[in-house]
Amino acid sequence: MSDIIDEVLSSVKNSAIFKNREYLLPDYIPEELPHRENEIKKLASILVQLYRGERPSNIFIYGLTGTGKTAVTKYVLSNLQRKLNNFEYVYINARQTDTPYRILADIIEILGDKVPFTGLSTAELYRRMVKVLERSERVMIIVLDEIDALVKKHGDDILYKLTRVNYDVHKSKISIVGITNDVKFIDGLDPRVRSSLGEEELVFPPYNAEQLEDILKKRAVLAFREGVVSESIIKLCAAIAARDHGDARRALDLLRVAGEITERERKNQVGEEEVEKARVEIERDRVYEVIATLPFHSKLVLLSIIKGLTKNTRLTTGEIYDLYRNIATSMGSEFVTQRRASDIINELDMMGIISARVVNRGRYGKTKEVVLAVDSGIVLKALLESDERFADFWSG
Amino acid sequence: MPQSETQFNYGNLGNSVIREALKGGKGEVIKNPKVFIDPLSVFTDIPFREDIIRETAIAVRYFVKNDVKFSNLFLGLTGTGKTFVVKYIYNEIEEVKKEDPDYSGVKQVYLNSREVGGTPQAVLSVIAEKLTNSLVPRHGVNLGEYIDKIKSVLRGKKAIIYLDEVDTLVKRRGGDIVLYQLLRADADVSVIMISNDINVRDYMEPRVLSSLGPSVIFKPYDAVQLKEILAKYAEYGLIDGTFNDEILSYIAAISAREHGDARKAVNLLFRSAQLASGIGFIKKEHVDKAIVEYEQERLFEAVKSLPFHYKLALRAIVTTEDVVTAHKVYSKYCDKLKQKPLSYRRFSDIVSELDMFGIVKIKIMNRGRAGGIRKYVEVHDKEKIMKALDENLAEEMGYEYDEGSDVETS
DNA sequence: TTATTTTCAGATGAAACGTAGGAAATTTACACA
DNA sequence: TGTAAATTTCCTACGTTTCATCTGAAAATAAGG
Repeated sequence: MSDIIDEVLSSVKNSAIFKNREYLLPDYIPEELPHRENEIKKLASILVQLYRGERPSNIFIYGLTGTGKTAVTKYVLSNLQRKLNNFEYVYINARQTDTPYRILADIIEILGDKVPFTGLSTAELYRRMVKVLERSERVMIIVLDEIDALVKKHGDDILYKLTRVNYDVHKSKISIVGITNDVKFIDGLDPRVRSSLGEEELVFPPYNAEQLEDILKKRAVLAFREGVVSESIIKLCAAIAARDHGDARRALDLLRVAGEITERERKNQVGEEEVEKARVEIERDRVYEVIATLPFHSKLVLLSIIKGLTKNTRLTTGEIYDLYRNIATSMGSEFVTQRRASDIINELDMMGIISARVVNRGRYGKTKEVVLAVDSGIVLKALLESDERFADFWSG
Repeated sequence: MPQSETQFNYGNLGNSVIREALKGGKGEVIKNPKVFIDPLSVFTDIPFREDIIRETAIAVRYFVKNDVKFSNLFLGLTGTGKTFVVKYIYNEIEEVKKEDPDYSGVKQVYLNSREVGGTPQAVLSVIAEKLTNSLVPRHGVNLGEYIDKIKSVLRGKKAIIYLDEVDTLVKRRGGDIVLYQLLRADADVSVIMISNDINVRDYMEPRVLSSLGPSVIFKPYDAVQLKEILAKYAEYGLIDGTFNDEILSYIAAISAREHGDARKAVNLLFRSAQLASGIGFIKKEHVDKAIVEYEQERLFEAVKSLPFHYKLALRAIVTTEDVVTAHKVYSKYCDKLKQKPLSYRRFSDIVSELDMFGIVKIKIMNRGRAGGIRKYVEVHDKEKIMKALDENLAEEMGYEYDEGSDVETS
């Protein structure tokens, strides 16, 4: 019965393609981090203050996705801790642990104290943290990954408080390592926080094609059975990913999915077509996911665009809005103003689903020209499957 | 397990038919109602779920005989057989206890998180209580003490815990941590969790996730599978010749359209059979009527099981459009009944809950500069809800709240 | 022809909106010593 | 004294709508040769 989908088991079950698929999954941290030697060295040289039991500077790490920020940070810290063993550190991913309360709770827990998850306020939790910290008499490194997500959701006053901890605590010190892939993040910060957080800055450059190739090669040996992936295939994946901001995660994804496709097709060697299929599949998944989680009216606007594009090659804001209104009304739904619809179009453009260009057509006014940026098939599929209301509308 | 109330409804059949029904004479359709009321006592296998049962059985064996702890998460919409499978396994293990001494010391605990309240406190205390067979305080103690208690009871013993509807627990503050502690507890305890929400894992912290065993997705049954299931129930529970293929297909098709809910399908068959009682065979009309009845009773039951203030709130909502005025009306009811009204904040949450229950539908609209955001409530079956409400609100206290009392609308 | 003025259609900005919903504080309902 | 959960109190930021101001080159018009 194929209705048993067991993700974990699938890696155990013997496969003609994979030896161990896990080595290609994004949360696997390898023993070695090739081509990040410089970054490791830099980070370590800042943190080496710990050796003397002193507080290292706060560090701000910036780098695009898949440049090894997280892996390097974890790597350096865990190695350092093994060797020095005179400090503590917490790794907190602010996208998953996304409230000030839980961040503080995590910190306290690492320091070896239990916290109730109800009843207390963040202020109270902060007080407790200070107390525990005072007692521990150690240096504490707090790693805040995807720190931009936290600030976007809750503002920067938690960061402010954290940077201020050292004034409240005397027997212990803390340092903060902030990680982000958002360039603009630092500008939107309170100047006090900015200067404090950015005592040291570290920029992770993207990998180039050769580096990616090397990384892939190392992983492929672990993950695939012998003879399944050729050198040229790895080169291809690396090249594709290198074009795409040098994102190592993407490269690994590509390789993994290509392998999965090969397995599905019951072939025994990954070929170029599988890689191509993988690229398409990954892109499709991304688009599908983005669309499926869109708010209702954004979906409606998108649907209008699809509908409009069956007749014209490009659409203007006005045309889209008219269609949108018609569809909304015929579905018995309210509709937003053109002002808002215009913003929605911009949002869709930013997400890369459509491409909207502002044009002046002189006598014929100023408008946006909109075309689809991805295959309309997936868009429609995502729309119809994510909301029953559309299915009824489209068929009826 | 369809523990449906046996509510025989004979429609407008004549007296003689009823007599015959009582005597079980001719025209009878149901051979063995137990099949529908307590199917586990009758069936020895579960169609389309054999694989997972076998795999779980193997995991249990390793657990009992080789000390390999395991945990599973069963995911699937309602009526996909998750609870059924779990209860089946539970029963089987109880049986095996009689034959295999290795199993005799294995304790089993089944509990439904939602039914006990869904809070970490409630879940842990009930587990502890069932494990120790003694009274355990429900309030006031540190949650860690429950874990400790569970651990100490299990010293030298093994236990399998079945947690139904864990999603209600996980979505609460600290719910996932409780699971984590349970899974990681230094005790021989294996856990099988069931969730109706396929995305529960998104509510869990990564460390909880990593200590969680494999997940199994129970796909909704398709029409063909449903039909086979129905055929089985019919074979065991109904008298030969009282049903035909067409009827089963009909029910299967309807249920398949609605998320492949087997529980509903079986219930529809049972209802139809009851309706056909005395007639001698099930007709399409019976099924159609059963559907209406089913929906109605579901709504009725839902309303009936609501806490008092929820009912009052619902009563207020039915007469209004938006939540703000609904709360005014509600407060007025409370005054008349000399009850302390709940705050608007809480009221608003109650409305949201009623929406989750599927009793009402909320719509949040933004009138922007001309009126900000506003929460509206739509009620589909006003009359039916009103009826259900009035019946059992009246029971709960001599009520008199008048209609259309002066509530300012400006 | 060239210089100008319209004129279209929507872009882009900014204010006003009023409660939905988040977070802190308080209350409830117990337990334990 | 303690704890977890339920409810109340407090408050603002949210996703819009409304109102108002810009934009910028085509086309229409006027002026100049």
